[in-house]
Amino acid sequence: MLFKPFFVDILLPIPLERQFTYRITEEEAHFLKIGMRVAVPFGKSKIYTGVVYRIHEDEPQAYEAKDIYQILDDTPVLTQTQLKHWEWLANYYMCSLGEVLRAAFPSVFLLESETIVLSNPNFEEIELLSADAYLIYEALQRQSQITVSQVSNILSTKKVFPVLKGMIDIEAISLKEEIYEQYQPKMVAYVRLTEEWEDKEKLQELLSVLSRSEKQRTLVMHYFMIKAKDKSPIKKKELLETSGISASVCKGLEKKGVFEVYEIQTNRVSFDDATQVIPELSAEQQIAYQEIQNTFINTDVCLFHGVTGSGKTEIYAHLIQQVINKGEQVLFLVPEIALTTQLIVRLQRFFGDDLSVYHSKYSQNERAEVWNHILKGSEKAKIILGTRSATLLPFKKLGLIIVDEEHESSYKQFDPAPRYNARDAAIVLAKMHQTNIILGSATPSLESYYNTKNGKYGLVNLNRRFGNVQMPKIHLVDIKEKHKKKRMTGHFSDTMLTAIKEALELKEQVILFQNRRGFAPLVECETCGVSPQCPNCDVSLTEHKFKHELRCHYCGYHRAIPLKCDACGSADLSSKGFGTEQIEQELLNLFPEQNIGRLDLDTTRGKYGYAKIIDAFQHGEIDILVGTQMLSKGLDFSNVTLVGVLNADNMLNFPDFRAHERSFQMLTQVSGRAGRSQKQGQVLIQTFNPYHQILQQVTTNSYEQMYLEQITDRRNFYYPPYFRLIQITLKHKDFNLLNEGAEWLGKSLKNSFGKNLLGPTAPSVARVRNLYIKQIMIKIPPKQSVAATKDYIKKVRTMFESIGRFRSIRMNIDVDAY
DNA sequence: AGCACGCCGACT
DNA sequence: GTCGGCGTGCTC
Repeated sequence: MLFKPFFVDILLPIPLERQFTYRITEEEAHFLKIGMRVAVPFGKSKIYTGVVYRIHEDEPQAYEAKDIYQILDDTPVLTQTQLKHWEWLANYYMCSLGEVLRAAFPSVFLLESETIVLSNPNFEEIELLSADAYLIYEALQRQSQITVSQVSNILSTKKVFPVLKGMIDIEAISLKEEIYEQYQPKMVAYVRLTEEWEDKEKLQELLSVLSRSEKQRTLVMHYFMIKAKDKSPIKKKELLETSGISASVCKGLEKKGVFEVYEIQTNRVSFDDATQVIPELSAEQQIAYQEIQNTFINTDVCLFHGVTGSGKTEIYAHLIQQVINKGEQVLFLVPEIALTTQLIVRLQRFFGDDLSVYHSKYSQNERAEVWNHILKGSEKAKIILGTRSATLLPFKKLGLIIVDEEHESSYKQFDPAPRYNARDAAIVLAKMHQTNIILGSATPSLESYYNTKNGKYGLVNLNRRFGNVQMPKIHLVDIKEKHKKKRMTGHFSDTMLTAIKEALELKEQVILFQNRRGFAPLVECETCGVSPQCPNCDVSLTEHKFKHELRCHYCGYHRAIPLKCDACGSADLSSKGFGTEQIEQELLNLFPEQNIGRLDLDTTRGKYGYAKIIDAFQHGEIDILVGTQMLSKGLDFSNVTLVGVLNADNMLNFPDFRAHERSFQMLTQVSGRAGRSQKQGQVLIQTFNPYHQILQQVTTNSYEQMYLEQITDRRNFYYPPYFRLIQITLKHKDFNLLNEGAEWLGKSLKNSFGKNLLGPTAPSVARVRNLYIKQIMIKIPPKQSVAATKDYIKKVRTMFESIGRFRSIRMNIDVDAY
């Protein structure tokens, strides 16, 4: 009888388009299901973790399939819908499924293999060994096996393979691949009395048994004390800590058969129960709540345009409650977790343990735990609050998706692939789960608002702040005028200073916004005009005065501030422009009595840096907080009555087709931080150009007008949402080769796209980390097939990659680039 | 992506 | 003369 061969296609977490086929037995074929993890040998010696993608009987013709190494799961760790969603993602964003897998999987799901060197005990021909080989041989006499990395330590070189190969040839050693399951459930040790002594009646007898050891007696007494107060199991750690008795005493009691220690798997991530009921909705909120539900009758997507402070969160909470009551899951997407701590705390109070948080700052084990809870549809995973990668989780039955601050550009992944927009991926995910999705924002993206105009999405407006708090009054301060009239103190106009003083006198807090970190973006020699450049990137170095250094914001390079010009030796160096650090410095001089805080990338390094500053501000330990755009997001401070923007112009003049939209969003969001309580807040925006239409629209809170103007520009200049954009970026350290490659690629694509192809051009920062950059932009007109366009680009990419000398040029394709 | 093989410069 | 640089080709 002939064996019928079975095969399995394995999806590996590598950026290759195709799957790899392995041979399996018939039993394995019956056992395996799509979505289970399998360890497979791949390449010369490594073992990789992959996912079962297809089980079949088609024997590959061109090669001999290898056997799989090991099955790692009893049940799939992925759902079918999830896999379908990943396929859409890979296809739409032009990357491989393996790259999606790598982005989605907590890395502990991916086993690692390590090559182990074993000694051959029968080997005796020591004289055959070279000096290096002898060192290894000797090490193996002491321990029976060592890892390859240990070998490289012993030999203090990375090139160990030739030596090992020689030793294998003379049979001195053998090699073995060892794999590790990285995910370890967290176990907690508990203590209880053994059955023998469980009975309370026996306590006296027990104490007499222990009469010889006072410590043991104390510990047992302590055990009973805790037990009397609280019936729940007693943690070993807790017992020892509260009694102050050492672990060896507990060990002794274990040996005597009095105590027994047992372990329970616990959750690393755990919140307490809900502590607060969701507040009743105000009349306005109630209307919005009802309207959202009504839009879902006709469309799955609802854009919820609610001004800052309108109480969107409570409305979300009511909607969430409804869905989890039905036993369905909720996905709540937020742009960046660090900036959303206040939101998490609020939702936690409403939902307690029903809420799980998922984001990149969580440890890998924590992420794996959340993953498994969602997969099992367990109690702990009713509501998932997370950043963009949460879109890729194994949801069982989604009942609602909420995308908060949907306009945020951080929903778009930049690097590495998959370069997806989580907002858009979530819309597709909602469709696949046949469920509803809410896009919430005080300043919706033009794309989303456009979709409400053409009927694709529903729209719900909420124009009033909660509790009738008024919208802040926004004033523009013409600093060109102020400069002329000599009314400026440093970067502060007299209007701004007066307002700050008034707020401080009333014991109110002030937020100052400057969208640039550091002290000064440029240091220039007054004699020859030369300014210090980054050696690795084509940018000037930013001055950071506190650290007394010049720093590159692209690659992190830094050096001491020079005393004289590198080029001409003149000591006449001056700082041009200003950043948050300089504002902070000026404030310290202007308000020596006040506490000044600074919130930007430099002060929030580390896991809790951000929370520390926010907490201090909230508790009134900081009077004036200076910061970058980090300030604009989701923060709610009731005592802030003044928000100042030091310079609105550099944002507006940014060379990007979204610059105006972004400026409007940022200024509106920052303004929203003012006056969250009964007193009306005030916003001052300093600018050289107070007649700029965007600034006018910000002051009058005219989103609609801004939209109409901007959308006209987009139509006239062929930008999204009318045209789609695909950006191709090429990078290489050799400028000439890069140019040649970019020209070749440009020409090949131009044949098909003509005037809809822009470039190749060098971006404003043309070199980063010693790599030169060239970009090509492809615009896709509304009537042109997106799929066909992508196919064509893929074809050209394949041709490009087949040209030998271009192969070292890195190519990124960014669909719907931001 | 890794990883190994293979061909050219700065060192014992 | 070697060590080690990274170009190039492959992975079921």
